[in-house]
Amino acid sequence: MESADLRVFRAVAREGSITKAALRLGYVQSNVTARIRQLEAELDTELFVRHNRGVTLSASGRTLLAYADKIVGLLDEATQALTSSDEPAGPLAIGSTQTAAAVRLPKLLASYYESYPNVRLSLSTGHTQTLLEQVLHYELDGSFIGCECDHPELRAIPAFEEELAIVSAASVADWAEAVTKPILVFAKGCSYRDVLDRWLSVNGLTQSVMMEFGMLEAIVGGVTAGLGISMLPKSVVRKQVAEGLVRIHDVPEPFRYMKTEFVMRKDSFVSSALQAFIAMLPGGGVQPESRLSDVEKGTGT
DNA sequence: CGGATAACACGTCTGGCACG
DNA sequence: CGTGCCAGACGTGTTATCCG
Repeated sequence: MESADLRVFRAVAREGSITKAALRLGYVQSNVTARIRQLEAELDTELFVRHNRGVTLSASGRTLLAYADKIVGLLDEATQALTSSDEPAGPLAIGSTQTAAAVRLPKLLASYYESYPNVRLSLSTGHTQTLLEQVLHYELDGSFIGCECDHPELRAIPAFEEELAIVSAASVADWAEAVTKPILVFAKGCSYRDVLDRWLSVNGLTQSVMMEFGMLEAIVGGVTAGLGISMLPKSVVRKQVAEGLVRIHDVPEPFRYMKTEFVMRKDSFVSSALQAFIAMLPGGGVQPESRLSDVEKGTGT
């Protein structure tokens, strides 16, 4: 079993299709088929269940995927550790919630890119749960998430604090009127939605009409058009408030403030690019218990 | 449409051998 | 003993085609 085989296997598992995985990897379908067949023969087990619309992981495949993620992640980390220099360079994959990406990150990323032009920075957005999974699977070097993280394998560094508010169309007088409207939310797994769910539950508003949206812009647009209300950071709708398009209604503690944290794997090598990124976080990414040890900085044993 | 298979091309690895 | 050359084996990739 070679690491290249595991990379091919992971791609097929993620895509759910040999053809799509081949396209993504830059191989032809037959080659990927052969690699998977070879892996299956070597392990004497079927890793995928074949059907006429692609493939799905078998139980054995799911077991192997967990190991493949770790093995490939460690190999990439080892490569990075050996090639990393003091001058930040190379790839840096960052994840973020849509709200942080829209409001907080543009300046930070621009400033980072200006300081370290040799770093190939990539930003992908998603919901907190998805982002956590991607960090755990070594797909992201780190990610901004909209909740306090206590996962044993992750280190969390406080990044920003957002003041949340109920956002409605400008014509809505107060929050009592606001909560009679449909509620526009992200899909489950979004931290803002979790706060909103708890807030609604505390206020006995469990029967509210929920409309799920995939994009922040769609929610803000829907609120502006009077379709419904939502719970969002004030910073996200600052412009719309100034233009008189929406009205914000304060929410009480403990729902009012939400921390955005930057999370990364505890056991991962911290490249110079990532180290520089952390240093650029508000407060320099340093908190009493989050200083990086020598080991984590890759300078220890 | 997506996966499997056969046939083939090409590059790399490996073992054997000769030579300095 | 180290080095260079060569032939065959092997691995990795392709195209073409078939099958469900």
